[in-house]
This record gives sequence, C-alpha cells and structure tokens, in this order.
Amino acid sequence: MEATRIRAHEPVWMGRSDCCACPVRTRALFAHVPDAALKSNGYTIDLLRVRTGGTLYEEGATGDYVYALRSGFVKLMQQSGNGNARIVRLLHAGESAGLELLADGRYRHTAVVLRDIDVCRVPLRMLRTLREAHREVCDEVLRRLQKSVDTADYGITHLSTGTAQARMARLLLGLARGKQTDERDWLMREDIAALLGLTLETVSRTVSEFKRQGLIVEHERYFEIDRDGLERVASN
Amino acid sequence: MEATRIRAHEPVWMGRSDCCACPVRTRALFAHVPDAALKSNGYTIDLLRVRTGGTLYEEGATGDYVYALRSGFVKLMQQSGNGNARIVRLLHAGESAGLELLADGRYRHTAVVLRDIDVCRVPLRMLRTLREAHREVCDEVLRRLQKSVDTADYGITHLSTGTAQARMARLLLGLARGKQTDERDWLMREDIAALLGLTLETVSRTVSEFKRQGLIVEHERYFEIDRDGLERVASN
DNA sequence: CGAGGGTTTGATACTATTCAAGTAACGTGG
DNA sequence: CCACGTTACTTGAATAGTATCAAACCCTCG
Repeated sequence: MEATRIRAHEPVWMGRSDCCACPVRTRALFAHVPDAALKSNGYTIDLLRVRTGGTLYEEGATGDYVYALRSGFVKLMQQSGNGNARIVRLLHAGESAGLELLADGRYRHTAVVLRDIDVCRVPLRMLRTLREAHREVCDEVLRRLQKSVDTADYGITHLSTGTAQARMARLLLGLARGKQTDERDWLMREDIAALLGLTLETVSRTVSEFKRQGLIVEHERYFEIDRDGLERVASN
Repeated sequence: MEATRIRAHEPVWMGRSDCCACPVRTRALFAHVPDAALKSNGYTIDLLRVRTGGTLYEEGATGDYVYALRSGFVKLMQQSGNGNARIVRLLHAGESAGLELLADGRYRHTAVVLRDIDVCRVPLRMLRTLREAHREVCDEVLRRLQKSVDTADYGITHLSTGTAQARMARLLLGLARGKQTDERDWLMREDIAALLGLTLETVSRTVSEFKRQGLIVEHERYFEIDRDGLERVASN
C-alpha cells in the first residue's frame, strides 16, 4: 500500500479551468481580464486537487507554473540555517503562490497543503503574456506582492517578537473572525510552532495555560477566543 | 540650541533631481524610461539630503511621495504589540522606500536614516503615470517588491530563528562582502538588537563572545569576520 | 488489539531578559 | 581647559522564559 499512500498526495487533474466561471472570479489573479482574452490566448489553465500533506513545489526549484488557490489552505515553508523549517506565510482561497517566478523563475518556499485544495495551475508564460497585454494584471500582481510583503513584515514584527504567550495571542487574534477561529484554518501544534518560531512543546503549554486562564476554549477543530483578554496578553 | 538640533534632522533641499544624470541611473526605479519621458511629464523629482537620525516618513501615515535612495543607509521600523520597535529591513543606495503607497497610499514603516542619505523624492502620481505608460516601470516595481518579500522572508527564517549567536552570525555574514563588513553599513548594538529580536545586552554579550572565540575583530566602524567559523555558528 | 500520530506534562538544562552598575569616548558650555 | 552630561557600550547577578529529553495519554484506523 506504499504506492497508494504516496499517490494520495499527488495532484489530481480535475479538468481545464474556465476562469470566466471561476467561483472567485472577482478576486482572482485575472479578475480584470476580459473573458475573450482568457479564452483564446494559446495557453490552458488546469484545475488540480491536492490533498492534505501534498506539495505544490519545493524551495529552490525552478518552475513554470504559478498557482491560484480556489479553496483549501496552504503553508509556505523555508529551511532555516539549522534543520528546522519555518513557516513564513499561510495562503487561503483567492491567494496565489509562486508569483516569485516572475522575478527569476525560482520558487522561494516549499508549498505544503494543510487542507485539501483546488488550485488553478497557471503557466508562467501565460501570466507574462497577460501581464504585458493588460495593465490590470500588473496591478493585481502588485497588490498580491504587496500583501506578501505586509504579511511577512507582520510575521517579523508580531509573530516573531515577544514571549510565546504574546505571539500565540496575536496568532489567534489574526486567525479568528469575531470570537472564534475558522475550522478550515485549523493548525496543528507543530505548525503553530513553526509559524511562531517556538517548539511544539512550548505551544502546547501556552495553549494549556490560555485554557486555564479562560482565554480560549478548544473545540473539535477551532478555538473560541476572548478577544479582550488575548489583546491584553498580545501587548506584553 | 534646541531648534538647531531639530533642524539638523530636517531634510535639506539639494535641488531638482535629473534622473538622466543619476549616478545610479542603470539600477534606478526609472532605469528603463526614455530620457524624454522623464524630462517632460509635468512632475518634478526633488533631491533631498537627510542626516543621520532624520525620518523620511512615519508608520501609518498617508503620503504622496516614494523615495529612491541615491546614497546612505536607512532602517524601516515597525511598532510591535508592546512598546519595542522592530527593524524589518535595511535599505541601501539604489533601493526605494514607500512603494507600498501604490497599494493604498499609506506607509507601513517608519523610515529612519542610519547614515546621511541623498534621496530622490518621487511624487506618487508621477510614479503612477510612468507605470501606466511604461511597462518597464511595472517590471521594476515588481522586482523591487519581490526583493522586499525575499528580504522579509529572510528576516523571519534566518534573523528571527535560532539562538542569539546563530542570528548574529547570519547577520554578520549577510552584511559582510568578503571578510569584512562595510563601514557604511555600521549598526549600533541597539539596532542589531531590533533587527534580530533580541535585547541590546544580549547582542553586546554575543559580540564579546564572538571576539573571545576569534570569530570577529572589531575595528573603528566595521567587523573583520571569520566566515567559516561564523557559518558553523549560524547552523546551530 | 496494536501501531502511529498528535498532544500533554514533568524535570532539567540552557538561554535570554532584566535591572543595575560601571566604563569609555565625545562634545558642550562655563 | 576642565567639569559635566550624554551616548554607546560592557559586564554582573538574579530571574524569567524556553528548549530539550523523556514519558505517558488519547485517538483513530487497519
């Protein structure tokens, strides 16, 4: 069953993607490209499904595809000097991965699926072509890169600074909409650790401590949070 | 003399900047824009000089100018949840600051001068105009944003991960060209601390320890470094 | 039922922070 | 020119915070 287990992580071809009928059309990479230009430009976008644990691409590899996430949840990881990898960003539906190919054709991270994804595989050459023909694509790429910068800066300033409790509080506040986290954004302790630059054990202890203090309640795959309480902890 | 001390940090107008004669023309923001388009577009770029300790702009403020650094050294800082600020990036000649205005008109960092700068103050509207007229400007902005992403990711993965010694070693290796750091890139202990997410005292102790181990020799305003030794420390 | 993944907890060692004191170099004003 | 304050840095001692190693727990799944 070795082969089956590996295959479970392989991308599955789900058909040719039709951008014009994309569920996230309005916030997609090609949101402002006319339907006509999308339909006939000589390139095709494939729609792939990748299961939890699968990989889109590896850090340092060259590649010819940029990915646009339709649904699911992905982590972008980088190897630190020593062995342990660090998560630099999390991606949700509507976001894209691998845009760095535009600069020099090489992926910066290893993209690992945290929750089954449907993803559009966009040929780099198609993106280049559309970017040249349509100013709006330029703008959209710029917006996405700026968002990456902002998220990375947030990672430095808020998720890599302060005590374990402060970092954890900020992460929970960032993940939650209202007073609970989305179960689609569930992270295991190990991933939280890689995101905050801590060990799995410290994260586990911090979560336990928050529970004791009544700052969070853990449910099946989401946390119920006390925003005011966590905000106090976050500013320590 | 209070007024004088403040004035010493104020930008000084050095004249109108002539991009066509820019010392860093080939690697400038408008490197690939024809001379003609730069000379007559209705906007002017002023050349300013700001002394060490001066500020280009403040985090959270709206603004109408993007800055292109001709010479000198700048730190981009962000306030963390608690009081202490964190340095997220350092800028050198040829790099630009405030490109995030293109996204939503608001500066993300406080830009503080570490070493006297000459800087071109580019009106945001001029940048927008040239970006629409010249695809190369789009590409140049993209390259710069991608570099920001890369630098920020490096900050997470290498400068905010591991022991104080490992982070410090990576910083020194990053700052040095060959076997010594450039005295134009000199950082005080406090800034190193803000860059690595450590305290000033820890940085001081780490530097002392490196000296004892013969990994570095401190000169007037630069370090002589043992690359192999530091690389060993960096991978701990 | 046994195996493995994800998690918790304890004991201990290590690392970094904090608070405090002190040094050295520099520039300013009396 | 010296006294003084300021800035940058160093060092020590006590403490707080985290990592590490080890053991055990709770599920789920074949």
